[in-house]
Amino acid sequence: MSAYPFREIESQWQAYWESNKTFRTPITVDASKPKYYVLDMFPYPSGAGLHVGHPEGYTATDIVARYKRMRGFNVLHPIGWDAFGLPAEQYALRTGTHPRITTERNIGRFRKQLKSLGFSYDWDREVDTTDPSYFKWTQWIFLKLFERGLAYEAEVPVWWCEELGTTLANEEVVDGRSDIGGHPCEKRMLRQWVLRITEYAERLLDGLKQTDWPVSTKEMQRNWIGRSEGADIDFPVQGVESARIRVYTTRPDTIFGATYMVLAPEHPMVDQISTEAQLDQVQNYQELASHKSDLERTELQKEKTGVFTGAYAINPANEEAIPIWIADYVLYSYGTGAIMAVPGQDERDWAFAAKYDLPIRRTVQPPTGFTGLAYTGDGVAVNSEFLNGLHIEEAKARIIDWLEEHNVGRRKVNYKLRDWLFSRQRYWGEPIPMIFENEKVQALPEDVLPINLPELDEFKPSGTPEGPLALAKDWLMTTNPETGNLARRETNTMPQWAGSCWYFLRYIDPQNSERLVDPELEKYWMPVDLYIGGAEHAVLHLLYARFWHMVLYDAGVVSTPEPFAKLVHQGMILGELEYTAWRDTTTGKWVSAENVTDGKEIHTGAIVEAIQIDEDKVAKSMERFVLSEAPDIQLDVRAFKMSKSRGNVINPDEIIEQYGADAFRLYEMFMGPLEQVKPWSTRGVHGTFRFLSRTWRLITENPLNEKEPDQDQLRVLHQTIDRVTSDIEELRMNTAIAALMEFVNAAFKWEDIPRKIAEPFVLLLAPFAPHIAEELWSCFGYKDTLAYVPWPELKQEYLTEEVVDLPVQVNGRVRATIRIAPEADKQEVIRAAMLEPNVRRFLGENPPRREIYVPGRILNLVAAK
RNA sequence: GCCCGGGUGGCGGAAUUGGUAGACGCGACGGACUCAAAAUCCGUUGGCCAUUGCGGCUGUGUGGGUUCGAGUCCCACCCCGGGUACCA
Repeated sequence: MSAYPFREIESQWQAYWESNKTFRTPITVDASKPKYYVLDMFPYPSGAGLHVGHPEGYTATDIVARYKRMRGFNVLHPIGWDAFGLPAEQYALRTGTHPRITTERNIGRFRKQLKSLGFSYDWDREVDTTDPSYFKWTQWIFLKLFERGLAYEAEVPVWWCEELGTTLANEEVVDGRSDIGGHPCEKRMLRQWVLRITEYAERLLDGLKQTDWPVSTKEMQRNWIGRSEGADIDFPVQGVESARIRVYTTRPDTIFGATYMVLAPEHPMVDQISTEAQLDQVQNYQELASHKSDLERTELQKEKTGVFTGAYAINPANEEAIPIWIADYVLYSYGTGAIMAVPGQDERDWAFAAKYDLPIRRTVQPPTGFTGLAYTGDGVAVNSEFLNGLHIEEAKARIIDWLEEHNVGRRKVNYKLRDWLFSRQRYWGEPIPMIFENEKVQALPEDVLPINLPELDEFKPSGTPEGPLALAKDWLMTTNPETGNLARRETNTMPQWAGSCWYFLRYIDPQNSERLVDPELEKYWMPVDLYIGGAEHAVLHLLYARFWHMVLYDAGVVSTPEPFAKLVHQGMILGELEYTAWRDTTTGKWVSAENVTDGKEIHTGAIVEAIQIDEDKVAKSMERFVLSEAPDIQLDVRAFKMSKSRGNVINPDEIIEQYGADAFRLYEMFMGPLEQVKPWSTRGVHGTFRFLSRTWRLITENPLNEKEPDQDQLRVLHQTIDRVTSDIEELRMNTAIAALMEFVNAAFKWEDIPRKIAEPFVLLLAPFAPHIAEELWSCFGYKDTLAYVPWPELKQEYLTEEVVDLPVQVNGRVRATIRIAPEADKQEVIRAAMLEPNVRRFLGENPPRREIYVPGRILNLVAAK
């Protein structure tokens, strides 16, 4: 297999880079040079080791980093570990192994794997979020948040499972029972730390405008923030003095159509207003609702349910008395937890009104011919007294003025974004640097940071909602450094997001024990010029990191409001393409794929099993894939996400062992556009391996010569420089590699390859396949690394060809190609084209009616009618 | 439902501002080398027709349109992927 000695070459160069610290970026650099900060989303070092998805983004950034170094930039290209998190803690629960041990072991493996891929990280800047010298500053940022009033305590409902003695996430509770074990759970109000991210909603929205991010990611963040404009309106309750129900609406213009009101079941006013007669029903409904998780509530969206409270509110616009209901289609967590229901203009309200026979009144005139129920579109107000005849936008403005004049409502901007629940009842996270003295919360002073985790022998849940830290008795009780009094530590820890909110800042100045980051260095390096990572972080990580960054900006710690100038998501790598046939489990006969749904034959209902079919037993018939032995049996063809259970996981270590890191890197980049989802193909790796072998032979089997290159060689080289350079700039690694392949294909046809051609080519190859490039470079007689050798310069003059093949069309269809000088004028080109027999044949007797000449590209002759 | 992407050979994918559709690679087929196989090298490779020579027709999800010329622009529709969901 070893057509070129990649094993020796790769380990030898990895050792060279390591011992020479080739990619170390000194803390103080020559600041007159331009900088480029290229960042990977740092991995969570899981026990499973690196998967093929990691090196995809990491190779892309490595190519850019290597390229920018050769272009004379100071490059910051660091890596680290996002190492707090649940898996290590759960492993500890099962095995008793301390999370620190597991984490260190996993980091060791990841580090080794990343080094075996030849990534040009500055390993002197490695950070680890679980290292006290790192999380000291995570805690420090928490103190800043607290100082600025952005961290506060609140009673928040969380799922509590008595049996398991722990709090659970929403996803871990089904039907009011724990997902694991099926133990009963209940919602409990628990004191939690919450970060006031909503304060930054507007700026988080606004800042997106300045970033070069994928549109879909920006859109997701916008949706997540969910800004809406409307009004708060107060509705008095009939017969209950001074009781006001406040609603939020984006359609205040429809207030005359508000024929009833709905409160969320948890709304605190429910108890106050419900009548004696209805109270039982109301409480029953509340009880029922409290057992449903948010997820379930939204899954059951089709059928609406609710209960009348017996109370009536007064519509402030027309003094009408309208019934007040409770229903779980109104969420307590959004707006005010209460709505004015306008069935005429809202589909949900219409469905509810129809079910419970509540009045429906249209206040926007639907277009003629409208056959739907609720009309949510544009139009003119009707049945709305002084709003009649106004367009909805005018009507909104008008009614808000009216509401404000009468002091019953006001303009209001609302956000879907909630404040960030920041407490976790876990061990393996950053302790929150707060204490309680006589139940009074207090921030610890900066100089006692970091607050380390206590040593624990057991990681079992404490049995109270406080989390495992409450078990560390010695740690738990402390003295308030300011008063000297006894105090109790906060036992909650931070969520996994915390450490990843600011790690890119620490890379800039990783050893600084005095500050989070030196301001001068921060100013030089920030913002991150290119950030590559998975789209699964499109919302939370990227939103949280932006939020912290804005807070640090306001606190004067950083100099840019936005941390990441350009963001790219690498697409997921799926498993190999799979051909699946279906077979009846009882008869053993094939079943065509179009007759299979949910593992059953659609007519007979017979259970079918999936059989993997080898590619060479597959044929294509019409538009479908079929079994070649039974062409009426259709197959399903698709690639699946890699998963252990499917058995289609590709282990990068094995690929590297077989083909080498360079071939592996090259293949991952050659598969297709970086952002795209694409199926793996080990055969494809073989293709890039073959290319490297050919390249190896091209250079090593040709005696180096000092001849002057000919025009053709220069042209091919400079075309390659041109394409590779612009492709790297645009992150089009697949076409850059295609250009390198074309170069090698062309070079194989030459008698020999002069040094003046071979050397620049090797430099072009270097960012993609650095090990082989270094080795070839040393074959040229150079002693040092090529990592800082200037990138080959494009000379335009070599690109121009003396003659080009020009396609000649007649009526838009190519009928001939002529060889002609690109600078030839139109008449000359036409004359040459007319000499072509095939052109004359399609043109007929008469001269062309029209001639279109795009210089150097195409000539189109339009035949006379 | 809504919001974003996207539909090109057997497969992954190329194609400035509209200008030779299928670069590059995989696979397949034929040949060379070999006792044989692997590896390697050379050639062919969208489909159909013609191949006695140039060649012809057709083809980028479907239907229509604009244009000298459409994968690319416009309109309508179908399908796939991702996100999100009672947000008032």
